[in-house]
Amino acid sequence: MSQPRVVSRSTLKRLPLYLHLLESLIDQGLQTVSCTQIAEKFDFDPTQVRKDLEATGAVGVARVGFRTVSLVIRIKEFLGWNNAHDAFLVGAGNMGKALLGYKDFDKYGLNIVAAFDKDTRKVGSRIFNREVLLLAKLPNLAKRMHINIGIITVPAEYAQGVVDLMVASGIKAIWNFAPAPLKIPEGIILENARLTQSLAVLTNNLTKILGEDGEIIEVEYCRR
Amino acid sequence: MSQPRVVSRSTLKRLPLYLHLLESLIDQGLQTVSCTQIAEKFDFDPTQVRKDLEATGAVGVARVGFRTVSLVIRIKEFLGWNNAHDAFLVGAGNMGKALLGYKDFDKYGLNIVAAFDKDTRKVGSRIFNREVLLLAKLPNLAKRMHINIGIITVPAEYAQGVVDLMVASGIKAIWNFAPAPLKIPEGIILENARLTQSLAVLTNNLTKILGEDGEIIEVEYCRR
DNA sequence: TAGATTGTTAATCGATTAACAATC
DNA sequence: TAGATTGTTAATCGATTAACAATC
Repeated sequence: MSQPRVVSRSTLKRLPLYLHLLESLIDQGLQTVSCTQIAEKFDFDPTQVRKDLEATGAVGVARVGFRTVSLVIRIKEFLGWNNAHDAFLVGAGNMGKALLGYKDFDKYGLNIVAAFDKDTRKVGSRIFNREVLLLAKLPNLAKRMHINIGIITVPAEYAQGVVDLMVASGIKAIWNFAPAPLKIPEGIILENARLTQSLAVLTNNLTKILGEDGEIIEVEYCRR
Repeated sequence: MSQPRVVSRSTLKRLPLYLHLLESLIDQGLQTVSCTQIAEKFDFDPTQVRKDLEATGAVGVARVGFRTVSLVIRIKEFLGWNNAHDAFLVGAGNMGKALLGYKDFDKYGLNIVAAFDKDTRKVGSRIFNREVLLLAKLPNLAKRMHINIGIITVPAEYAQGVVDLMVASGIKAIWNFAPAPLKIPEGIILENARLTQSLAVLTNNLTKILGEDGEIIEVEYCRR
């Protein structure tokens, strides 16, 4: 495996977009693609696409572009999506269920192998073919199965406790869906999937085009 | 209402964090807070917090700080969270259910009033006390109820069709959870809540600290 | 060869951070 | 008054964009 380079968060977030596009291009039978073509699809600057691809270590051919198939492989390897990481999910509520039911995570390097909850009424049931286990059993299982990824879908007030338990259980990367600021020790990776942030951008932009009474006062604004 | 200023996406995404903190400070009975105190909680630069608050139009008092209660009101107003926008959700699958079941959206300026699906088996049922209606009924209802926000939780291949339907129905802002690149006309606001982007950052960071065999090779890295 | 595209270096732009005056 | 904090202007940093040489 080639040495992973340090890459900006912005670049990392664009790579999945390219990946989706490339996979549909492959389905269409296209063998090569240029940065310009990719850029057009997303309204990005072609140089930005080139830099992003360069960051993954992908190499193109002048006048031809990048081979779609090897580019997909390269990006997946760079993102750690080539072989799936096993993960534990804590919090078998609505969001937990939604994630457990999401079929495509294996494509994205994620394999949720079990769910945990402290509610004994939920324990023992199965959600989308994954067992719901008592939260207290997480530490032993995580260590024995060498689980590196933990997903948090509990209410905000319990999130820090779950983080501490996960860290003590050897989990190295935490994907947090709870709207709570979490403290983690050095060396642990925390990624917040905060819906409220995305919603804030949406509603703020909406208020800009709405008048006080909810009527449209201006429709110049366009977000892409 | 004061004139909303143009503000960076980064600032907009930090505001909900401040809001959560402020609400817990208010619960604790604190009447004022300084930018430095807020910054410490999130490990941000105090000047950044000050600029963020300034962008909302909030005014502080030298040597004292900002009044917690009025700051919350100011931020909410700026984000458009002071009175909730009615929204329609399309796609009564797992993610749709999870969003319908999320109790706190009214705090975040969002009120999902109905769900739509093209699957007639789902139509007529109720999910978290909201009716599931036939997708074909969306245009008329959206116009009649002056719905401005649409939420998309359908599979990727149907997302563009739903966007087009929403736009034709007078919906101005779209919150998209489908992993598909969507085309929208000028003047329509599109906000993508893409889980895969967040996941990409997580797994890439994880591969950096994992060796090829999945063993930890380095634990220097820390993301906050 | 000609020209499209890659790869790379330089310029621009915007966000973050630093410095400092004004204020209560 | 003294000093912490706001508000504002300047400097820095990093990402994006532009320019251009190398390549097939």
